[in-house]
Amino acid sequence: MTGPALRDWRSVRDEVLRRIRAREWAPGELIPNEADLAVEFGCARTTVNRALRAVAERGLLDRRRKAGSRVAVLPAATAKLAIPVIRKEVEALGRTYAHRLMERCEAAPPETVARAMRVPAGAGLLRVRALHLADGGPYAFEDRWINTIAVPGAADQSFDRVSSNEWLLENAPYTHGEIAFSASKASAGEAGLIGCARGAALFVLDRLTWDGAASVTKVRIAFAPGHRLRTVL
Amino acid sequence: MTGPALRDWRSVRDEVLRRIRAREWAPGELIPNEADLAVEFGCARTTVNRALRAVAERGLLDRRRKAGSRVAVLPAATAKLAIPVIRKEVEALGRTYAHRLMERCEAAPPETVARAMRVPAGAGLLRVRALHLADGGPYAFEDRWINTIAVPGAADQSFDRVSSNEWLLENAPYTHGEIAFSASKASAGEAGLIGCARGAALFVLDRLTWDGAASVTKVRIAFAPGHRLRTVL
DNA sequence: GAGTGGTCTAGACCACGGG
DNA sequence: CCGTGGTCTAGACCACTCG
Repeated sequence: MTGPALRDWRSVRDEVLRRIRAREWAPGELIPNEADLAVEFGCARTTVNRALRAVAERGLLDRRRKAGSRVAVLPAATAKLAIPVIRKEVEALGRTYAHRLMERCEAAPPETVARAMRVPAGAGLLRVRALHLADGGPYAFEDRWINTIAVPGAADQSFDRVSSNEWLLENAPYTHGEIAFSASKASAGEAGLIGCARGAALFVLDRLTWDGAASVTKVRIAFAPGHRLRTVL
Repeated sequence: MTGPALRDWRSVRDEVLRRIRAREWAPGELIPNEADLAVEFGCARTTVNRALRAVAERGLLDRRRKAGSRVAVLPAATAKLAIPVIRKEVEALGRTYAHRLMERCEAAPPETVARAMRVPAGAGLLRVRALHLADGGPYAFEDRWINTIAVPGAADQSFDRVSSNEWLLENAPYTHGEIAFSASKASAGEAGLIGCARGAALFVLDRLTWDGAASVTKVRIAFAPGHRLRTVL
């Protein structure tokens, strides 16, 4: 039963994954503890720990001190998303990027935006609306609010040459944030800008970022029809 | 300059994150190597390694042997998505789950599906279409193809009591897969099933999973209008 | 209380890849 | 070549939490 010693943590991980898939360790079942596995595999417990941690990160194992490690039942599929700056995204497709600033003004945000960003209702925020282009055609439309208190430098930026999307990433660090994806019908305005039919189904990304307790920026990016966000499992 | 010794890898990680955000280590710049940082922080190199690995996983550091670790320029935002079984997703919202099987038949898939799943053009696949309900109302519509060669047990399942979504996760292990998200207009049929207007913007998930070289299942899940996929940064 | 995972350490060897 | 990150080891202590 004990095969040749597994040399590295990836081998151990793969063997663990194999046992889970093969039902040698069934869903909901407790697996041997790290120390025992280390003996069986002929490696240090540290190595087993690293392997099991990796499997747990994929959601296939539930680990708890004292309780041990259990094979997950109905594990959620996990995928790691990487959301680059739009310019990079377009260039990665082998297309030429450009962007066009549509609007840049100081304004009081609607109440929903003020509440989400936790700024006073009458606060003056910077609003930027811009179109991102790929090979000269519309790629995505960005509608953004910037908290100029948290990002004072933004007030001096025209966002003409460098998009707000890119400028903020370089100049407005954030500690955490939230992202939501959804589908939305193109409004008349969006249809005109993006160059699609009114009512077309648009893939939309909403992002709100924070620097500690202060909101940095809130943006809605509507992609041209046909856009897909891909990832691997 | 050297503060109190940092005890654990999280402290080291946080200090590294702080220096990057504070521009003490500027984008594109080489940071000190692990051994030097270990001396500075007063901990073992292993601990520094663990911390830097975590930062690199967030995309904020590019690490290469011999070349060292560089602060990333324009780091892509990274988010970890967890996509549970639909029943769990609904129940997590505090709603009551149910599902209704609409169709279950053996059929030859369209050429695009056969090609994507890498099965012969005339192969008989199992097609399942089902509606997922939350509190009795439409939640999502699932249109699925199952490779009965890779998942022989599926032929005996009615998918009546347990949805194919859930049955496959329990009984058809996969090694890897692909997911894509997009937006799509509701067709007449989808509108009728989901109970929305024809042409409504639907959030769509497409997933294709593999067990080694054999495709397992290909599914398109169209969510009722208003659905949002959320995650944190 | 006691078993289990979480982590730290010091030292070592190795693989990669830049110069 | 040789510096850097990647990893393994053996041993140790700790934190959590179940019974």
